Amino acid sequence: MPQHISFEVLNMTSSIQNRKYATEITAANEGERVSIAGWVHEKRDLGGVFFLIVRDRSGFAQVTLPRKKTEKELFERVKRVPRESVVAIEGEVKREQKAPNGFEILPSRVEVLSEASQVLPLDTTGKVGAELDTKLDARFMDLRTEKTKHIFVIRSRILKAIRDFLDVRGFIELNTPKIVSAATEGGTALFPISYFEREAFLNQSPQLYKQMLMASGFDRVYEIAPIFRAEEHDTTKHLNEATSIDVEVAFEDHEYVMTLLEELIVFAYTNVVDYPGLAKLDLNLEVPKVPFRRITYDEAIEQISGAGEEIAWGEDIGTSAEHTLGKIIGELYFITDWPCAIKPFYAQPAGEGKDTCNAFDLMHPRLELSSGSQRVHSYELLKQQIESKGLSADSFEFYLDSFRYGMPPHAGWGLGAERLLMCMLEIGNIREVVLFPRDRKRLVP
RNA sequence: GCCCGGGUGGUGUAGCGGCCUAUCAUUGAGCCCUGUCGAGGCUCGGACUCGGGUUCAAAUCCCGACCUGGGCGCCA
Repeated sequence: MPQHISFEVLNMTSSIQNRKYATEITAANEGERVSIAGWVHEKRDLGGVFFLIVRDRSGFAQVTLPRKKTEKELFERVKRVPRESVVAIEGEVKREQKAPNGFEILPSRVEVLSEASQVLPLDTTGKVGAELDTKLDARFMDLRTEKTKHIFVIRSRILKAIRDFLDVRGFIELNTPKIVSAATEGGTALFPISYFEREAFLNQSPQLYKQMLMASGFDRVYEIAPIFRAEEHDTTKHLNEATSIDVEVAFEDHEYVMTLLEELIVFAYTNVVDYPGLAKLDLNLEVPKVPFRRITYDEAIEQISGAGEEIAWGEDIGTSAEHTLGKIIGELYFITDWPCAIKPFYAQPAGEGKDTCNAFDLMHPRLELSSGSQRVHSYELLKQQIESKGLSADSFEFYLDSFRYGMPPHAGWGLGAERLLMCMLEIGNIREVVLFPRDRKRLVP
């Protein structure tokens, strides 16, 4: 128990602030005086020599204390630092073939910035596994493990790649409201919230808003933001809070946005394959080639039926049919020309005498990654389609209004960020790729 | 919501009516050891989700609750 609370932490020495990351140090720094700071990953006491493996964001550094050459007090103190405590080390770099990275640090000063309680909620070295539930309960510590850390670095790389990709193509990133007034299109359940004296909802999709922006003159927009769905499904691919990557483009059709989407996916993969940490994830990542295969809904039904699974024209493709088809195709593909009946009201019908629309889904063999379409831009048709789906045009007035004063033709899609990440990294459960996932049961942490 | 699994020390597991005073690994406490790299050797500590039932006897079988993994449904 501490006798008093000190302000030590505010007086961090400049050596800590000027510290190096573990991987910035090499044997070439021999003789230099360096500072590092991080977590006590492992301790190895061999009697006459003591090794402290310090982990930071970049990797590991070995701190070596030979008993006879180390001041007794320092030696004893270091020996007693609990694993996962935060320490700052100052010392001299020594070239050493027997050390993990060809060098070690002979410390002159060891500062314990924060002592870790024992026993730890999970093992950070990877010797003993932990179940997903255990990992999520102690996520802050799970993030100290190599595999989990890399998942989130890769997630960041993917999102940056996507922003870069869209930015150079003239897109503007905008943000639409997450608190909305009314249940939008029926279907998906919404989370009701209390909004002053009224009831409001968390938005399930930026769809209506990004379309309204097409009437603004911003003809190429995107948004990367959370969406909320109150579905009670409990699966490995659903979340109640997810990240949606939404794109909408004016003066273009579904074909254009499909090409944009496949090129964007390839660009994201390209920015992940050269990430060094990928090696820790034990998978063989290959960049897909464009164009992705395109099959029509009709062909999809045929293939699924051919594989012995009964599915009638006009039915949605269920989970098992999706898997059957995924196995047959075996790579990323589009399903195009969907029946109007199973696509939302804003999907543009293909034309006279056809009961299909200009909508598509981007599929990974495991699951759906994205869906999009050319949108209806005619006020009259849109209103008619809303009503024919059994919805009330009145509750869509704010949306429909934007179609009355000059709405260009447009198209777009929404892509699930977590689904892309889990498929790319071959991770079984979508919760693994979310820091603090929200599902039917989990609201904490 | 339906259908299958599973809940055993901090973590990951074995055991599936009596051989259980419950296995193994790892973690923790401690001792030995001058070069570890999943270090090694020894000692100690630590668990059968909860409630009810069957039985001479329950971690083990049955019922219920809770938690949990998966398949499906549902899901713009």
